[in-house]
Amino acid sequence: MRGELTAKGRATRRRIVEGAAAVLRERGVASATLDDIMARTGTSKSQLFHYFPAGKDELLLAVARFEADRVLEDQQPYLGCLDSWEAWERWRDVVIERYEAQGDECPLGSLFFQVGRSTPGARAIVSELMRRWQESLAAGIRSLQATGRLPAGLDVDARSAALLAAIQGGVSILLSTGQSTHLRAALDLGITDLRRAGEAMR
Amino acid sequence: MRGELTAKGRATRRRIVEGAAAVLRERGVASATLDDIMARTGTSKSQLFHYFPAGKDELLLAVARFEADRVLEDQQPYLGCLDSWEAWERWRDVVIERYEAQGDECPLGSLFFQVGRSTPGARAIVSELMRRWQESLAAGIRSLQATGRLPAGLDVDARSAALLAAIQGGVSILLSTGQSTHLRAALDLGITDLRRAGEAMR
DNA sequence: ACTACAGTGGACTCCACAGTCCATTCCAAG
DNA sequence: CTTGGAATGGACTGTGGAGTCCACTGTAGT
Repeated sequence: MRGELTAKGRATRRRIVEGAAAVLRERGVASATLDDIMARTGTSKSQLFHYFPAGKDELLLAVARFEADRVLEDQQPYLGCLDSWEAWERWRDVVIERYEAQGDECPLGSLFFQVGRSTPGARAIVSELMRRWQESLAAGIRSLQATGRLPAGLDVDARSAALLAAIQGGVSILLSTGQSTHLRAALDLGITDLRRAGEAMR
Repeated sequence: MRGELTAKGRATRRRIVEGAAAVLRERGVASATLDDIMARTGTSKSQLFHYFPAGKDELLLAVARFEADRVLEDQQPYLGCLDSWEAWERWRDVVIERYEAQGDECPLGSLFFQVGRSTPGARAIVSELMRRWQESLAAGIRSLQATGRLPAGLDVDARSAALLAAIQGGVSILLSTGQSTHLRAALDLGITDLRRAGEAMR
């Protein structure tokens, strides 16, 4: 079916995914219905099932993919070039700003609980996102090593894993309490400690 | 109504909450129904609505409170007496073990997405949990300061906030990917960096 | 022992919402 | 201009599951 889509079809499909994403963010996954999505995207039920034959779950998964892609895009160009301490700090500011703006909606998080974290499809999307995210952080650390700002002996994997966890935790606390202080503290100390770990090894 | 419960009534109510918690953990919040809970707890629908007049949401909230209490209990007695570096490491091991055992079920997390993170009741429960959790960590840091293992000048709030975020992030990555490496790295480096930050200030 | 109310059983209502189906329109290729 | 398949409209169905209701039972207090 995927190859048979005409230009018009592809456009409609995109409209559905983007509109659904918006609806899900506003109403929350739990209470968003196909009718909401139809209303928002100006489509009929048959269209929904035409483009997503397996129904709601397939659509939710498509939205999850869409949202996952946005996550890293929103951190660019900073995330892609963490080659100086200033770059790290600019990136940190972008992340904090982005998630403060997002407020208490977690497009991705809610999606999993609906589809089921354990669903292979859903799990693959998050795992892939986490992998790429961590890899970007690791690349940043490595470029600091390459320019001598960090010693070569640093455990890049552990450091990038911890940083990723710090972000995730900060965000999830922001989601549930509405406070961004934890995200701030986690990122600030994460970067500070990265720096200090480097100095300690010299 | 709360004060009018007889001993029998209180027992039934408890049975419902505990049984519901088990069902929710097994089936996931999204697919758990009142009928599942009735079957599991050997109760009838009228009992459910007798003890939770506002229906499913009220019951879910009660379960959330129940689960929130377990979280910190499960980390005792370690969390309550973080007065040496060995104690911190024992606590870390308990946390990792607990969440590895829990696997990919997040009793609390899923509850919010169902009830709605923004619901005042739900938010209050998590906020309170986070507050108490962080306070325990802060108390641990302070007791290290008191015995001279950490300098007095350390920013206790920021450190404890970052540690809490590290845990939350590690757990949420464990939930979505099934891997505990991030939780491990976050906790290990969190404790290591705490120690190093102390040494750097001397 | 009586009585009033907590506790319990379970049938019944009601409806929101996913998913189906067929009729109709659009459009590209020949 | 015709024809086949993609794209669309929208009425219809089926059902899972929350919440209601009333009848019955157990029991604590007087």
